[in-house]
Amino acid sequence: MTQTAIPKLPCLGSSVRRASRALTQIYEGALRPVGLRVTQFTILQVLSLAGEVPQGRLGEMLTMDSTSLTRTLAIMLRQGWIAECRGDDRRERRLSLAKTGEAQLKRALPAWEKVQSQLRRELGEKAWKDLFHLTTRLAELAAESVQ
Amino acid sequence: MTQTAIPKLPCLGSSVRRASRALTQIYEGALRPVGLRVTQFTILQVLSLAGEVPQGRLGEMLTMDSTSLTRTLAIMLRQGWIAECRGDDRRERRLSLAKTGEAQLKRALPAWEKVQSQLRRELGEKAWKDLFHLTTRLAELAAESVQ
DNA sequence: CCACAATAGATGTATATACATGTAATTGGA
DNA sequence: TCCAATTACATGTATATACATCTATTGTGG
Repeated sequence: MTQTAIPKLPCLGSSVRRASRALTQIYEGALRPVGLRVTQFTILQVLSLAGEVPQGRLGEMLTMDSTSLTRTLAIMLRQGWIAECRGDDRRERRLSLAKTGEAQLKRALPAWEKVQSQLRRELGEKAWKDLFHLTTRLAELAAESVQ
Repeated sequence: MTQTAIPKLPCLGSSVRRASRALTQIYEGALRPVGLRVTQFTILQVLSLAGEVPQGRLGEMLTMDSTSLTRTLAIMLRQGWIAECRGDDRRERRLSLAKTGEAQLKRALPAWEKVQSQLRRELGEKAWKDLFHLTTRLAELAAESVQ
């Protein structure tokens, strides 16, 4: 068992990306029985909190390229989880939670809450809060640096 | 400019994933002129620190599915950045940095260092260190929870 | 009103990434 | 020694994600 230690990479990007992969697996594992991917779950949650939102704005909220959303949204529309309508500006596509999506979100909440509380317990209150704070700062930093 | 505020999602997973997307864009932007993706850069850096490493072990180091590595490694082999050889256990594929990869890594370092120091400055020393610490904990937690 | 720049998404393309499953090599008993 | 279980990758498939580019609209100066 004397294995080469994992070298500590001095790269913040790779550290955060690694943590992201790790967390993603945890959440995916929990959501799999419900038939939801993390990304999809997040979008359902955002829409449930924000109501009707144009695609570009949704991308801003998630710090995600709006054209990347096109693909994920297509899947979710196909499932009937979300609804779309044109805005006054007819280029815009306004998304909102459909009834089915609300139900799907509700079905997923117990599994999600279980993961959340377990992580919170294992990390401790301080680390838990710090993580929210720091990741939010990172997302804001990036938003500025791209303007 | 009175836009709906971005709803604060209580999901740690989505927060970390969002930060990861944000950071990824910053690093990708910096590495693009060099012709390296973040993932590739990270692998070059790991190999330069760890020497010859079997694929599965590399996956562990990066908390990345070893079969996901197959695709990225294929690209890097094609570029001649890394070398492979069979281990005593002939199922194993041992990877190491090739001369070309070392050169490529060297070419990328200035851009990477610039991003790193700018982030470090903007975040401050404490947040910078906390982020390394917390993301490492997350990766470890996940490793345990999957065993 | 009109030509042109700017904007919101859609689409093409490439990488990132995971899981299920397949294959070859290795290992652990019987 | 031989076979069953395990292990290390490879491959098929699906989603995630970004950027370049294209199209339809909208906004603007003349």
